[in-house]
Amino acid sequence: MNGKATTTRTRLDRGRSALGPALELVHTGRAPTRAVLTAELGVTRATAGAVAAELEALGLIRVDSNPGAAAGSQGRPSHRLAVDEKGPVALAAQVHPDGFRAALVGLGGTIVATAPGSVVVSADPAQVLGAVVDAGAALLAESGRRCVGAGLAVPSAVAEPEGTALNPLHLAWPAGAQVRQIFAERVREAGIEGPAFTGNDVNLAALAEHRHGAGRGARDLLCVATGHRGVGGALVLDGRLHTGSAGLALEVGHLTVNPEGRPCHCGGRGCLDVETDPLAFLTAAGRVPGPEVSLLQQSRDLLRTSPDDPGVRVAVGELIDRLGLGLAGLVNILNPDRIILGGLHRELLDADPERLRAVVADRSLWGRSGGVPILPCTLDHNSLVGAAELAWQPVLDDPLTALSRESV
Amino acid sequence: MNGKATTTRTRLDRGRSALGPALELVHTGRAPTRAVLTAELGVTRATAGAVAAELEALGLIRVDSNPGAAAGSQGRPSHRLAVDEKGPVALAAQVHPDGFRAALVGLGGTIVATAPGSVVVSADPAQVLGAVVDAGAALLAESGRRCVGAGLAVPSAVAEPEGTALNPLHLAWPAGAQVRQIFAERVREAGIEGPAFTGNDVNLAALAEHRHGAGRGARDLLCVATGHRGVGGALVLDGRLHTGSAGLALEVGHLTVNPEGRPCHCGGRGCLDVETDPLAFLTAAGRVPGPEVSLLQQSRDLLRTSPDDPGVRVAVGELIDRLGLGLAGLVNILNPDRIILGGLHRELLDADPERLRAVVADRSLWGRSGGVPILPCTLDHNSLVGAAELAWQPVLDDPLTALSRESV
DNA sequence: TGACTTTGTGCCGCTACTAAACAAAGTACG
DNA sequence: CGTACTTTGTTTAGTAGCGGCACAAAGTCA
Repeated sequence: MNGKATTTRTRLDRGRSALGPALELVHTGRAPTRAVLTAELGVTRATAGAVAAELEALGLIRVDSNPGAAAGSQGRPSHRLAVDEKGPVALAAQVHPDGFRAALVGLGGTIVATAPGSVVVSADPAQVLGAVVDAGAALLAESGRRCVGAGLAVPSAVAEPEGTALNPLHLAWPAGAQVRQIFAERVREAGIEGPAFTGNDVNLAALAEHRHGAGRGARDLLCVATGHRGVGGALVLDGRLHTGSAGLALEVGHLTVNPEGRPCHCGGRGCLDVETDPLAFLTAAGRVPGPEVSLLQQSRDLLRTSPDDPGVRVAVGELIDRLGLGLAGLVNILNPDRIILGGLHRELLDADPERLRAVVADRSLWGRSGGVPILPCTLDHNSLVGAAELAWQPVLDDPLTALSRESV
Repeated sequence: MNGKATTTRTRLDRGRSALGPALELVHTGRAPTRAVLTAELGVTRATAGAVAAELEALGLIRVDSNPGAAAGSQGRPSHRLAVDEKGPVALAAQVHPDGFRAALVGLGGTIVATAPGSVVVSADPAQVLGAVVDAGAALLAESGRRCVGAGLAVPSAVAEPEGTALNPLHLAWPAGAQVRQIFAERVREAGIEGPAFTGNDVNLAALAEHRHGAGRGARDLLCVATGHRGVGGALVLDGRLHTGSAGLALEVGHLTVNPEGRPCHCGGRGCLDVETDPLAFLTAAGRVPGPEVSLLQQSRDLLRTSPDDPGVRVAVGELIDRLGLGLAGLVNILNPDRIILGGLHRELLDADPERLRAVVADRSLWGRSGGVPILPCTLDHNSLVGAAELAWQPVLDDPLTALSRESV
């Protein structure tokens, strides 16, 4: 029943057009059974069955004829759809100031294997990415699974279409490094099949949260996060990352949130960047940051150990007000239907969710915008999973050609 | 060859799927001949021919077998594709503080007939919209052409999905008026066929400019304009208006552009709204606005009559700097590949384009963003044409069902 | 145990396309 | 002036995807 994909096939003939959407439904967990797959795709049962069979033949999903527990509903129990645990994986990688991490991520966004990287301090991206890719290649060899491609998350804006890292924060890399090209070269040299992609870590975190985390079901998802220094933003529209025309959208760090604030290198003063990042928090709390662990970790520790310290409380309130002002500005411009916070911003939200929501509601127009849900990130290693999403995307778009192109 | 559209047709069977894209290509002027239609659609000549024939049978376009001037190229001259001048039209309407305007807009965004409205001062939207629709109905009757639907542009944010006007600027309407519903009722009562739509005027202007004006070909188009009071923004992504989850996106008026600026009703100070609108311009130029004509007209007159007046020059420079700061903020967030300015902002751009571009380049990150083209609006009555686009949209999406549904 | 409900599957036909061969309508050039 | 060439339109045949339908399968409910 399979093996008929060798017929004449031309540019616009994308084969079975429902194949991609169907795989995406399974991938995002929205099609647990063939019955709901039928409903979600809006096709007949016959078509849905054929599509599922084809995806199974491709080794991507499994159709479980044994329903197990029938959930108590009437009628014939539906066959369950699940990701094939022996199916292909994507190689995901992430570099950050404390080191790197490589992982294999299967369909559905599950991390299959991971290799926490030791610190590689080098001003040469090629060297660092070489180590990252080697770790990933080792994981791949160990698992013996097929690879659909590789994705890399970097803590820097990535300019399109060149794929250069414009501000590799605290990586000691030169600004403008050709990370995408370097990563792709290393991937190819390591003999890893499939295309290689590179993206900003906050962007990729947002993508991952949208598909597998707190952002599921949102149409316009705004994600704001601060890691060690600076603030990053991301926007997912209709399930696709909005990176703007040059990949530089959602550079939200320089919204003015405090007219009397400290000066910023951008030329303004009181920018979100310098007013709500971990350094701002520590100084507002009257602490002198030490050099041993990351500023984010120090902030977290401080919040956890002495949440009732007067200085900490003041700092939390101050940063929440500033962050709220920034989020309100973004709400006025983007009008998202959900906001997700990561890093220190997530901690601030946890510390006093009511206050943050109140500020956003107060300063965004049309009171009803105050109803925007603001949620914390829920996924572990969301940037990593998001990097894998990049690699999976071609398969999700068109499983047939993506998988057949690779075997060539 | 026609009349076969009465066969069984179900939810997902959208008939000839290339029909909509083909019509859109003709509509936006990107398919002057059948040959380029073939290329743009990425189909065979046979298919393109059939699609064109079907659109002609629907009375939407004309296939000109007489090529006229063959443009000097080699090979057989291609048949020209043109909008059918006897084809259906959309009823477009616009209300503004100085009155209203109704028009018939054909495919391609050409205004076929127009009725400049006398001033209707009324706090009752139903009364005003009744007069607008009546004027439109008269135009329709006079033209004798079929109507695909109606669109209305209002100078107010329109909340989705209810379609209420949240801040009907200077219309004396109550905030929260159900404009969409009221307009739809009046349209139905007037016996006008087709669905009725309502949108914000700046949003619709952006849509029109994107399809027929200065925004043609842009993928991420940002439009900023100020009419009489306040500033409006709009974003067109991939050819579709981005209105956000509640229709309130691009409320750009409250970006901070002057930390020491005048207070704004939003709670902040130095907002784009109060710093770059006509009132701000007139006061910065040391003029006392009179009540006779609109503030925008007074500003234009002042710019035209005494551009070298010292006060005017200072005011122009000041407002350009403020506007540039606001645009830079938007560039950092949205990263558009083109910016279009309307109303007074357009006049400011014309007055000193270099200065505005320099400010935007200086204050948006990654110098290359300074390369964002900033252009003036080019379309007359772009909000009106945009309103018509709303009405045309169902036809562009699926000509077959949209036109057949109407005749029922 | 039988009626009912829901899900999966085989078969038929429709339709929107591609492919390929041919026809048409012009230019380029001897 | 006529022939070769180039590009465009048209006809015909063939194919793939999917809807519609009838039937089978697998459970629940009385």
